[in-house]
Amino acid sequence: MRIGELAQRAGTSTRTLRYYEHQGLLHAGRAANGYRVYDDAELRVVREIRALLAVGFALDDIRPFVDCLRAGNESGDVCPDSVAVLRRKLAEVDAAIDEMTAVRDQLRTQLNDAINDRETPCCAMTC
Amino acid sequence: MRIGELAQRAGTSTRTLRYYEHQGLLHAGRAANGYRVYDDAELRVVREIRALLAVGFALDDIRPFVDCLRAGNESGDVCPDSVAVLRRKLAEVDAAIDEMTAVRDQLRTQLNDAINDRETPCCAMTC
DNA sequence: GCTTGCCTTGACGTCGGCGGCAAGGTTTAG
DNA sequence: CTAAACCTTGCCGCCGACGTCAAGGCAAGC
Repeated sequence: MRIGELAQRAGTSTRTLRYYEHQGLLHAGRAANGYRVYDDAELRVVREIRALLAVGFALDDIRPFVDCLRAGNESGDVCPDSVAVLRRKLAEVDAAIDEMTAVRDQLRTQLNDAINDRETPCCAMTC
Repeated sequence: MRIGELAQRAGTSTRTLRYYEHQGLLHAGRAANGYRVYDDAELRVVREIRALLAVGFALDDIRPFVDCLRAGNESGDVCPDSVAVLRRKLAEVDAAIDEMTAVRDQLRTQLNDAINDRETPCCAMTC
């Protein structure tokens, strides 16, 4: 499998795959003419990367998952390093949700106050 | 008031103030020697900007609030454009919270599955 | 041979809110 | 006179996951 086919099957671009390789996440052999050659296992790797990216992981955080897959596990999640990253990310997301919730409450207050403050002088002048 | 003093009173840097001016948010007069000169009202403007940035607004979104303050209002929130931005931002934050919550739930599931899957073969082999 | 479509490396652009440095001019205190 | 502490403009760096050329080499069909 060459890079174009892998990109298509993974639903991404060739540029992205070269980038992953540059980051050390994706492995490629080389044909005689210099073309990258991938075996089928790399498709799973790319899908793992894409799935974790979609959830909000950085490429650095994804490395343990890829290593875990390469070690022969069915899932990239089962290795200790992966679990550690999962835990850390979960804590981060929890914290982020708390922050966003506080922001949301403040925005609501601010919006209500703005509307009230606006109606008061408006009505005092027009009514 | 010159830029250093304004920066100090607003709790930020001179670099930041020049940036805000470059973005058209902050207004400065000029002394004979070319130094920027600010009147006291600009301090409120800077604080408004900082407060909104802290809540997650982009500088572009903050412009209406600053204009509103400059129009003589006590709060930058009361003008229609500001209210519109507040509403939009509130919707964005709500959506972001929903997304993050979904991510959190997936992470929890993934983490649980990982731990269960790991214990099974581990125990099968060692126990 | 010629076109078309694949592939290669390399390097710059993106977005936002600044930080930091260079290379000066100004003012004030000692 | 000089050091120190202000100020000026201008430009590069940063982070992250790529997009987007540029300039070329290889393969396959007509």
